Amino acid sequence: MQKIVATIKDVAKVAKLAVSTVSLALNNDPRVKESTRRRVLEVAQGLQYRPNGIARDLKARRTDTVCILLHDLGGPFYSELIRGVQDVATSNKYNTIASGTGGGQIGSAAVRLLSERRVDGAIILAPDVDDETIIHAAGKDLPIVVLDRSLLVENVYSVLVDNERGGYEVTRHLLNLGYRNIVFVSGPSDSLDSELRYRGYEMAMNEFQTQKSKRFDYCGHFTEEGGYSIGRLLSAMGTLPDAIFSANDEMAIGIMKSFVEIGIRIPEDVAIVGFDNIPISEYVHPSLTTVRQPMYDMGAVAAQILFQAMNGNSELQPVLLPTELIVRNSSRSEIRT
Amino acid sequence: MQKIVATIKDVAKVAKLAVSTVSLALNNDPRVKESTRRRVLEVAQGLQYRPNGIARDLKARRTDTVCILLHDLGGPFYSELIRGVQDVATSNKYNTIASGTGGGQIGSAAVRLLSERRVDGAIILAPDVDDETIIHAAGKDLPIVVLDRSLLVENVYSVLVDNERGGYEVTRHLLNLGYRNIVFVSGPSDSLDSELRYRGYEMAMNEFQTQKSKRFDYCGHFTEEGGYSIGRLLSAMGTLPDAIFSANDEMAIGIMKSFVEIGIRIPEDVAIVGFDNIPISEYVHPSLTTVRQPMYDMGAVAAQILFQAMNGNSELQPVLLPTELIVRNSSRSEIRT
DNA sequence: TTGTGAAATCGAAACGTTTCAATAAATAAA
DNA sequence: TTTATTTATTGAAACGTTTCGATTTCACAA
Repeated sequence: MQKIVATIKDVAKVAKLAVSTVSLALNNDPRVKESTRRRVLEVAQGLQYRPNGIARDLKARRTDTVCILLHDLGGPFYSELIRGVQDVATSNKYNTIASGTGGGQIGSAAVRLLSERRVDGAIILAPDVDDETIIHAAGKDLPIVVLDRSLLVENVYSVLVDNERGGYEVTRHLLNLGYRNIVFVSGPSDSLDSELRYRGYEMAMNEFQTQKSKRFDYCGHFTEEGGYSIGRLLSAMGTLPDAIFSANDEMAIGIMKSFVEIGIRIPEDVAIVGFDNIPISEYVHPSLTTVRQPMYDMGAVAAQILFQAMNGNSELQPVLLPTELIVRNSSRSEIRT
Repeated sequence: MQKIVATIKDVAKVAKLAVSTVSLALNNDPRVKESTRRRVLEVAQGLQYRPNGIARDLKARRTDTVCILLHDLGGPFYSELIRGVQDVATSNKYNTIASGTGGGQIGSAAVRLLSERRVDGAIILAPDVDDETIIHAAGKDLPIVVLDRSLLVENVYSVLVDNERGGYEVTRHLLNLGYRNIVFVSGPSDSLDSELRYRGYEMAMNEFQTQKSKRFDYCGHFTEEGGYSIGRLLSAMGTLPDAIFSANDEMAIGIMKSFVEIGIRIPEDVAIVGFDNIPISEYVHPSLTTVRQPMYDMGAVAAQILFQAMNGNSELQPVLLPTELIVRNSSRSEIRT
């Protein structure tokens, strides 16, 4: 009742061998005689011996594990990101564990993984983990790749999506179709993503020398509810714009919902475009024109960089990944002359 | 260059104290003098000391961590499940890490976490992890809760969703609306979920003493593509049923897609209902009548049970959670007389 | 027999903590 | 002052592995 699980010592005792011999045998070291190895294996089996990975990691001073920290595990489009990381990690014989940072008090899980060196490397896409924490945790023995955030510190590397270009292209798309009065709906005011998408929008608007609308200054929190409210507000004001560029899909969908309710037609009365290409965007009615972010690539590239860094290459430039415009039915398909 | 990171020994050396004193000081043990503690803290700060969690875990012989194993992290509706687990774990001062089992060779990540006692408990919803592995890993010091699978072994507990009742209710819903010729579209033939949903369907059909259709015996793999093929097949055969009960939403959506393409109207020509209530189901056109599984509750209950088990309570019965019928527009809203 | 080199096994140290029993220092009581 | 008591600090052991240098065993040639 005392000892719940057999250790290597127990195996050694039963097999009447030294602990070290058992260890060698279990690790298939050619130095142990074949007959001995068989005996060890038998005894281990009989005792239901399982190596203790924690002890192994302590001795080895590494964990062969990387982690990916996300604000909300299982958010709408992290699936591909995780897959990207996992594929690369697996092919490097590393394990991947994921942890959400949003749940409870910040830090708990994240801090344990990062600063208590329970992993050999980390990839972070979680706006709620502050720079401070990341800088603090990063080190030669624990490189960190941050996604969608610029952080120029040693042992921290970044992978970015070209939000500005994405914003530019989708706005340009609207302008090419003949829309002129285009409103931008922003996310939270502290969101860099939202800011960059706005810059792209501004750039395109300036190019067409159309008077750019004043920035719609509502903190939509990037949520569907936020979008819904904005939609109500816009339609209540009486004068609808030609088109709306929402800084993310969720808000765009909220806006669409509010318009549908009061009979405003999309895209006949007003066009709506979003950003992110979340799975639902294909299924809403009408389907949403939006900008795809290469989530899988982002994960894969981040992991690649991480492994290069773990192998001592510290001369790594930030990577900027391209976006892709996805044209669907919430913007009209012909040019209005 | 040799030592990359400061250990407690380094702190002790610099502070001219014994290692044990430093340890006590860092853990706020009241036995150390306040002034000493302050000095230790200062030195630790200066040396950028971070405790090594692995060493701590080894000594403590527990990790204060539970894991949740999913086939596909970030699948469409695991978000809530993870949240449920995480909330309960956090309130028990435990950390949660998640790992996908689908990625590469089975075992790698999962085996490391489970059998190398890197976690104190586990929750598993991953059909690709076989019973063998789970039985092997479970133990007094590592209870496991399995979701959506029955496994009557010591130290393994199960939480199930009442798939049969869900299947019964949705079929009953169709029957009440006047549909009689109802086809069931199944998932993979080895899926227990699919089987149970079928049983519910059968039960309702028998109750109405209508001749039940022969089971549609296509392995839809629970995928949208599978559903699409089945839809093509059904319409090609010329004689459409009144209604289709698809064992999951993804297949239902695939079927809908194929029908829309050739002008079959839903629900006028044929009704379609699904199962799972994935986020998209609300947004497809028409919106999909389906059965909600209480994912958050499932996660929370599983975690509750896990913690009870970790605290020595081993008399835990399997839990069966109720489903909820969600009526939308893919089935008609009035009774046909 | 003895010696030799290779093959097999072993003991001890190390990884970085925590913890317990023991000692040392400081304070109170005699 | 001396003794008893409390308060602070310490050294060593332990957690379960791996690894390295040392030692033993063995087969075979001299």
